[in-house]
Amino acid sequence: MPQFLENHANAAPVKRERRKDARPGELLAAALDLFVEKGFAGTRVEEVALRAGVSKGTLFLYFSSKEELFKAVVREYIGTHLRAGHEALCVAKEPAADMLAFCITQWWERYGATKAAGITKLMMSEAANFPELAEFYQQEVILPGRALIRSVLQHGVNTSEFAIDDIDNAVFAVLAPLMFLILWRHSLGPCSPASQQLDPSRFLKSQISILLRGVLATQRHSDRGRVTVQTVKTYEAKTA
Amino acid sequence: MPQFLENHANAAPVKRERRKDARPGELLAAALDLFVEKGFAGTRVEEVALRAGVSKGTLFLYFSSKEELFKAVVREYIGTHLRAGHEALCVAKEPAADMLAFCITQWWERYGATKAAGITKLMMSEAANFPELAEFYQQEVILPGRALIRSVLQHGVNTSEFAIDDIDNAVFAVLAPLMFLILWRHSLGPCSPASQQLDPSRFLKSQISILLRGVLATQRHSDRGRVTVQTVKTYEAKTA
Amino acid sequence: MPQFLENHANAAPVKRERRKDARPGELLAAALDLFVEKGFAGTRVEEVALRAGVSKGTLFLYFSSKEELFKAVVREYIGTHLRAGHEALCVAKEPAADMLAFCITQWWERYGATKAAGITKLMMSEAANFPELAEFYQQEVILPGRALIRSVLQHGVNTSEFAIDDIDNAVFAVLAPLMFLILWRHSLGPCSPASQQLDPSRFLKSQISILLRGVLATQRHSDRGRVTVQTVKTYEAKTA
Amino acid sequence: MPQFLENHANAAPVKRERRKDARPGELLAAALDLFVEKGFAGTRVEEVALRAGVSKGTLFLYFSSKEELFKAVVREYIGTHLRAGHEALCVAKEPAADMLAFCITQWWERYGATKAAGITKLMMSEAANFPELAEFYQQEVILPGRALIRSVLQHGVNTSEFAIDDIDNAVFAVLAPLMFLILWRHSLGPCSPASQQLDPSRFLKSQISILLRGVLATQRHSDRGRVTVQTVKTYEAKTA
DNA sequence: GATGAATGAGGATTCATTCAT
DNA sequence: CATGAATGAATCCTCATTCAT
Repeated sequence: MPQFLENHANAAPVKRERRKDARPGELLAAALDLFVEKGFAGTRVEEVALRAGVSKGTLFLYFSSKEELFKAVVREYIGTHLRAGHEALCVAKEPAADMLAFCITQWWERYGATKAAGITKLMMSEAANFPELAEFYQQEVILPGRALIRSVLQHGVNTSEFAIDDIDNAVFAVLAPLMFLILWRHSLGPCSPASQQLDPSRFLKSQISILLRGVLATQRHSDRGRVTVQTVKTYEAKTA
Repeated sequence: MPQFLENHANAAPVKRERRKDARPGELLAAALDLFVEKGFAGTRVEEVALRAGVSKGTLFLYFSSKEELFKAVVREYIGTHLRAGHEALCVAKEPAADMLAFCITQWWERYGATKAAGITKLMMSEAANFPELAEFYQQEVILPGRALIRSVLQHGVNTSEFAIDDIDNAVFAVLAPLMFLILWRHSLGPCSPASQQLDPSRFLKSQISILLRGVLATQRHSDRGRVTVQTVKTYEAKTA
Repeated sequence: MPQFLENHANAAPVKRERRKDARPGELLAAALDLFVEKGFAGTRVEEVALRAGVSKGTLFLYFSSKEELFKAVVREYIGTHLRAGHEALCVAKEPAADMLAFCITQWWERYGATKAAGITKLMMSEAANFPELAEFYQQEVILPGRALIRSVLQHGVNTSEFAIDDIDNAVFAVLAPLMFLILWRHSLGPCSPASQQLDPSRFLKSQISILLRGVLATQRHSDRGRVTVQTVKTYEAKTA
Repeated sequence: MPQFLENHANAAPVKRERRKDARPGELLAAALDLFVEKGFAGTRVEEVALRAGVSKGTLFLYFSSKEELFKAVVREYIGTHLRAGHEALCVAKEPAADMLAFCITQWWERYGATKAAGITKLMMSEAANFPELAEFYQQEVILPGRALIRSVLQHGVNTSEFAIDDIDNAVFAVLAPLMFLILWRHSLGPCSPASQQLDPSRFLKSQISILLRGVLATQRHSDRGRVTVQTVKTYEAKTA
């Protein structure tokens, strides 16, 4: 008789050994949710434990303090982020516009739409209280992200596909809508009436559209025959 | 009778209450700083009192609880926000591109660069813990802001200056960089090395440039003779 | 009307200012009792607070942690000890036997019979858990005490009043009964039936008598005409 | 039937239970060390188990609670003490001075220098928390010990070897240095620099010397020809 | 028996709030 | 009004004890 059927005989109580391996992950997931929702100080460890289905004491078997739990959450989900990011990095190269759009949509699917995205909001809220973590986050997430986007933009500029004056700041034209979407969904979004919810795919489509029209240098035809954009010159606003 | 005259009716005791009236303002300012930096739960009322130069007990003479203090902070600085926003609203109308750029720079000067901008970060962090405040913020700030931007964009579309597919989402192409700038300056920014700081004016200039190229329908000359942008068609990204 | 009568008028609520100065002392006294009785780990801070007539939180206004409270107790009562010790040190010099007896009785009256003596038991019990304090206690109390006694013994030897082979160890012949008396009174004594209680004055008289006969070199007459002791040679026991 | 034979009656299963019977011994030894070092409350049962090489759960198979473990430790090592004490009691009788010295050195070798001596420190520290144990300790250890020493002193007095005014308190002149040595070695000693360590054999030699000079009535020659002590009269200190 | 994961009562510590001065 | 000492509910964390494996 196959082994996996034997387990079914007395299935009800999940095996302890199995549980022990799963605990940290369950606790981290619960902690992420609550930290994102209520902030570090506003979250009670017991709540985290209960949400993970264990008692207060059990949490401390795996994380020596609330602060360590917090750090572990950030590290764990930053790990997820980075892996996803690096995978996305290694794909489709041409043309730059497609690549940029691809990066954005991939980023959304692999990070923005996942639980891990809560880390972004978390860092925004708690940076001042955890400066070491904030620095860590900068080094491990922000800088690589900025570099990745910058390389795509630079690539477009090199191939004359993009016309960008200030690439360093242009990077934020890509990042800002992505951050905005995440922050919205993790803060004001859940408090908004249905009529004001953001539809992520429409939102991203719109942002990609405006963004690309904003950086493309000239009209061109994509490899699939879709007409794109032609930009002539930089606009300089008349500001006060 | 003009509204601003009504205040004169009971002007006499103003001098007497000045001292008393000044206290709440100092407390609110101190509270704003600390709430923004450390979050609601992470801020101690004693710290607020100390920063405002009064004792802990005095704070409770003016605000019946920490939560009431928090609400007062939000309402106070939302007031500032709204007044600034509405004033900006009532000016320069043509052309739409200039108006948009003007709105953005005004918004920065009158709100983004002020202490009041901390409220934005605060609401992002605390929305889940103060749903009624979040709703209030949405109603009083977000919706009017979106409506204002939308009206500018719509205006541009109406005059054929702008070509925008999805105006509702395009609004966020304006909002996102502004939010990003505020959040950066109130969270990760202070934790970053000097080399990675954002220069607000360059940042905004870059965002305005890309944004306008992204929404303008066609090349045009601004009233001051600067050449701007010509966009031909909407780009549709080749995504998975 | 004398001032102390005025206080009687509205006596019930003791003045707060007065209280604040008294608090630390009251807390230290309560803490000494309980730490001596139950040990550091076995004592609850709330118990200390209650015995001092305040609430849990008040204790932490004066001592930042249980451990700091403990250290403060030791330092406070070591201070008492040292002051008493130094005063005793500066008196009656001759003859050495009188001086030794005087030191012992003074030590008892000024230290052994006071609350401060609990520190001795405390250090015996907690030395391993507070090595820094133990070292502090050694440096500040034990070493000076040993030096003091040693100087008295040496004085007696110099004047040929005492005959002592091993002065360094002889010091403990003075210390041991004193320690014993303290430890007895703070540990087993309170658990003993009345029939087995030690009478300190008899105990000390007996110890002084045996001790002096044990160290005196030769018969002599004290200045008050009491006959004393004559010792001829050192006894060397036949041990296995 | 001699008592020691009774154990043979059910000797057969001994081998089988040896393993099982060994465990409690290892646990008791580990527990003694830790209780002595850190006190009852300061010792964690898990630490005891680890030091004994078993798991936390196993400890509770043998001792139903931490408190029972503590009592078992005291009883176990008091047993050791008593056996050693009674054996020492039954030997060498003359002269009283030799017997006293013999008792002291035997006591040191058979008890003071062994792990069991930790019990003495333990009882000093924990008497107030375990009154029933303290009473047990008094009945089983202190009283017999005092009686033993008293009988030796009385014997010396009866033979005119000793001149002692207050025999009951004189007993403590014997006990005090012994207690002192044990307490020193189990508390402050381990925290002291090498330069201040006590050398037990020198310490005891010195104490015995002073003690015997302190109680002997007159000069005499020991059976090995060593000259000893002559005391003429009781010293009465001039105290305040 | 032995294990060690899990529990939860208990104790240290914090901090919003009160109130006598 | 202003103060800051005092309070105690709330929270983090520990550790004796249990129990499924």
